[in-house]
Amino acid sequence: MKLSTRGRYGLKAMYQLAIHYGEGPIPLKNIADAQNLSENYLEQLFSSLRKNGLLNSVRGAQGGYMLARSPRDITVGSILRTLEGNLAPADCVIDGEYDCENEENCVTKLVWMRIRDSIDEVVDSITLQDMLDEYEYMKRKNKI
Amino acid sequence: MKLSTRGRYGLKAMYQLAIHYGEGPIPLKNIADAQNLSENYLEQLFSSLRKNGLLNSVRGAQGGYMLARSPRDITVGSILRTLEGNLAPADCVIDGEYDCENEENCVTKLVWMRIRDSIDEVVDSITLQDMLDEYEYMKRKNKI
DNA sequence: TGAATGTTGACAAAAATAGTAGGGTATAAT
DNA sequence: ATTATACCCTACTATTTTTGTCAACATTCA
Repeated sequence: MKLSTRGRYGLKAMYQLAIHYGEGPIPLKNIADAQNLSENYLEQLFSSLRKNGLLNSVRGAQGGYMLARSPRDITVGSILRTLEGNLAPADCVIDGEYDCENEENCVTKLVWMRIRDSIDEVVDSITLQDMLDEYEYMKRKNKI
Repeated sequence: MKLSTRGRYGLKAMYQLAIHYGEGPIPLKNIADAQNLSENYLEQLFSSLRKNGLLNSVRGAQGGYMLARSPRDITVGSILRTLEGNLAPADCVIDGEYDCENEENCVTKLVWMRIRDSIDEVVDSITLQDMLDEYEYMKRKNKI
């Protein structure tokens, strides 16, 4: 039930981009260095995020990546699903993914559905802006 | 974020035992056959569950496994954690498991904590008895 | 032009998962 | 006592997933 590094690195990277939202394109290298990640690996993650419409890219010198829209309009759920696939704990509760015979009478399926729904509710309710706000709040609390 | 077969098979098997709770020991073979699983593999899962106090076993002819206590007192969470380990989405939110520097200022950690808590709340609130009840409910609903 | 950057697809090492295999031990029925 | 039944334990292995690496290419800016 762990997230893979794709989701974990990816969310951190997107958060970094949120910090610099509005400052124009940020080179991949900056993000990779800040988090001590392989540039090549992060590139794969960003490629997925771009294809899913969460990032924009600018090629060439002074190019880089930036959020495709406001941090307020990007949820943690959209990021994690892009990188990890559906967050359901079992394939049988992903719509159209898989059909088990005996579906009618499967009680464990109800359990997986409830887990799935609770995860979805959490991740879809948190935006990058919320994370920025939480950081400000933590900073103030720790300083005092 | 998928559960492995350990958790999925294991919960189904425990549910089977819950159905037959009070009928004395049920042979592993019965459960394995009913779910079309390898006897040897299921044995590994049952071994973990027994060591964690969720199952009792009776050796010898007419022996088998049975729930260590009432279905009402066995949660889905205790089963899944036994078989899958902690259900947290990242190691940094498992108590005493892992320390990242920068913990103070890590905002993504807050996200992982909220996911963890919501999963825990769901799985710890469902017992095997709840599953039995849900099945009865489904059966009535589908028949009418 | 040349240096900085993103784009793409193929490849590969490492780790985790999902079992298999088989011998050993305890118990109960006969 | 013997035998069948069934749990117990350890080691092994094939497969899949994860976690990257690498190389060649395209685009832009100075």
